[in-house]
Amino acid sequence: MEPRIKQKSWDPSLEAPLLEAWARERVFAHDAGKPCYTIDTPPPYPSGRPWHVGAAAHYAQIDMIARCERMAGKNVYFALGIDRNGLPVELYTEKKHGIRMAETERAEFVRLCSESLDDLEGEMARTLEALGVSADIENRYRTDSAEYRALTQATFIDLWRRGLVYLATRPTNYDWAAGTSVADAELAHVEAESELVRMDFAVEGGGSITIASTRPELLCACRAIIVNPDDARHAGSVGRSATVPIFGNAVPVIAHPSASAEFGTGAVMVCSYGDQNDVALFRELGLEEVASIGLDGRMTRAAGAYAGLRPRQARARVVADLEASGALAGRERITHSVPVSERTKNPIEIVPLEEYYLRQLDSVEAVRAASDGVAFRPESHRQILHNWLGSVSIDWPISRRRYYGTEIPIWRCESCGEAHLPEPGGYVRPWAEEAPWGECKRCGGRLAGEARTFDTWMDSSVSPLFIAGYGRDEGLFANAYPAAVRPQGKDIVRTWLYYTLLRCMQLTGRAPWAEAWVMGYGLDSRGGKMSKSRGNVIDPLPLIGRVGADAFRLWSACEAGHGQDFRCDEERIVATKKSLSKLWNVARLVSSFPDPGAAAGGRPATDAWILAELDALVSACARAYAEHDFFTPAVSTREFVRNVFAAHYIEMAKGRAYGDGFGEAERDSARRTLHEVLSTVLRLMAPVTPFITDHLWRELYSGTSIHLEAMPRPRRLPAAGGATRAITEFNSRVWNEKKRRGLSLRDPVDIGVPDGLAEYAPDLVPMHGLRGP
RNA sequence: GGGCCGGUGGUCUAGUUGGUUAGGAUACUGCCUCGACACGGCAGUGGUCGAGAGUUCGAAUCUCUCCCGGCCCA
Repeated sequence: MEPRIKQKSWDPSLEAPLLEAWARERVFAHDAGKPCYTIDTPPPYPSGRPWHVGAAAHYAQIDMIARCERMAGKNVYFALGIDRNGLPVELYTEKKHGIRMAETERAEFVRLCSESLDDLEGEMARTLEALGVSADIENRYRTDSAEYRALTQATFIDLWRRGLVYLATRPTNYDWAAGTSVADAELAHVEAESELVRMDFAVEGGGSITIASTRPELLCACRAIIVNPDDARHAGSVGRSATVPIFGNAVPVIAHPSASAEFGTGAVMVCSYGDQNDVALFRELGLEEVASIGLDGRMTRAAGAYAGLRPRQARARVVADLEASGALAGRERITHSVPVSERTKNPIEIVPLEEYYLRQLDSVEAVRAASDGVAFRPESHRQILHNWLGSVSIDWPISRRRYYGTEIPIWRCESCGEAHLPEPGGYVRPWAEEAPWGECKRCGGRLAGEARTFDTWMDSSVSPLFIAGYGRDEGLFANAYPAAVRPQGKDIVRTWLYYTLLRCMQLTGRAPWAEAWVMGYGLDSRGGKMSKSRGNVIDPLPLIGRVGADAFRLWSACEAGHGQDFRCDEERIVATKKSLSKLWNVARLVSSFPDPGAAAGGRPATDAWILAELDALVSACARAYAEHDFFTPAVSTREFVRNVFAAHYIEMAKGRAYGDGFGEAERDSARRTLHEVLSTVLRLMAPVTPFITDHLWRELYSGTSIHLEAMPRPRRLPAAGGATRAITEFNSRVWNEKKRRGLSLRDPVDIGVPDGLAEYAPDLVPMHGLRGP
């Protein structure tokens, strides 16, 4: 009996021919003319190499969704795009060419960014291909294409006409190093060391009040002092005015609950703008705003003698001057949390700035209601969205003073300020193009193109609309929207998930998907965050080359439950190859027996037992796949194959499959059962390990791909009950006994079959050489 | 300060409508060609299930308090 499979182990180099076969046979094609199971795949951002292993794992699992839904009979539309707008590539390009965006001609800068993206995107596409991601990678969309940007602009024009967009000057989070405003959703907080400075303000009618602040350079913008109403220390000063040191102007001392009696001296100076609380207080108390820091990141004329200095330099000078004037009351080092831009890590200043805003406050309840109709997997991650919805406090500033993004499609009259927007449908670049109307429709003045671009979330938040042909193809839209599932990482729930819900609700009145599938973070082997700056990033492409995509995918599925953060440990990824070898060699053994098809006559107890166990496995996998949980099928199938099927069933049934001392019917039942179990296991694992399963499937069972098969359905056989435990324990007992007596496993032994296992005796006796006690 | 998630043998992880010796992977140790597999087989070392208290005949599982880690919000 020669196995049909010759090689002794799974060889990852067998993956490449399968990729070609899948493409040649169009195994993953879908019919856009029928209702689709649409996957709103996150468009990865090519921000620099190497790409993140966690991200590779993420896409591997998204592919499992696509594959298991195809096996469930769905017409899977697995879209894939590349996110190419925004700050990261601009920063990458500046560094790569040693240039500054602001000092480079815009068209040239845009060209260099586009070029960088092409290089980075190519590598990312190769990684996705190597992973076996069954999306149409070849025809991927790009968010910086004319077609995509035309959609972003068209949706903006629509919202503008409906009055959902407005221009306003407001205190705005400003990243002066990158030269752009930043939405609250993109703020991060870091612990930083700073100096808490105590300053004496002379109080009207005598005495003084001491203020503690980490931002003494904002003294020039101080318009009030607040103290806690219950703070007895300062009660006498409330209602009087105090004199700002150095600048000499008088400001009121006001009782306000937002002043904490515990922090510093209990008295806080209110300046435009030290933090969000200052913003709220200026509004609440009706204070007159002073722009103390300019867009160039330097102190403005309002800072008097300190004008032109960086805030940090001004701070040192102010402290020195306070000391000279005797107003300095103390200094101490403290650690506190400061806001930074999540993308650039630059510190954020709050400055008054005119920006375009998209109304979101009015939509929060609609978004919340819509999200109730979306299934979250895992359900617990719904909370991340709810927390965010509860803290949305201002409208969304959507304009950015950067170059590489979708242009805001507006021309403004230089005389009267009237905004002119084109008809939706085309892609316009107002900074480079003349206005289509020549002159202002209202006053005949000259029109100037808007130079700003959109926040990139304005682009990515319409991905479910773009892939469904919104505004371009009504037939496709009817079949592909809303999408079935939005897979994404939990780190971008407050941005991508939230903004997509918001935009799609505003534009279509419907939630964009039925399910939000939220995955955890990929961390390093010790549970820390993986980042280039920490030097703990694992490059997925060479790793996949070494261990193969299937080992990588199986590792990803087995490493952690869905939604949990997972650790990326190279040693553990490599070790997963063993499980593939096991499956390979089981298949190799099974391949040495012909499949007799339906077996005649009764079925020996051993075969009935393993088929009952198999059916339980099929049920467990079916339940898990229905929820897009890959952990359960991967782990339980691996466990079944190795510790039940190979270790016990195969050992028990092997002799019978060879026909030694058994009749033909019994022999064929063993052979049939071996093939039944193997072919079922292959299909169960096909979404997780698509390469090895398809290779074996084609080798043993079919001329066509396993990925065209249906997932096995439970047959609802009676459960095996305690049989598995009794069988495995008895086998272990015999093996132990032989070892204790120094016998070979082939030697006969004087042990009898226990009463409870009598029905398995025909297999157990020859297997162990049992002779009875 | 508030919220969410997690804390199970060296490492990773399963297990919560409370109930027989806490399952598996990996690592480690010993032995072993048993008609597929040394990327193997068998056996084994290793766990106060974060801490404490409570409910209960019985708690990894429920309650409370606290500690630690990660993330988010203020």
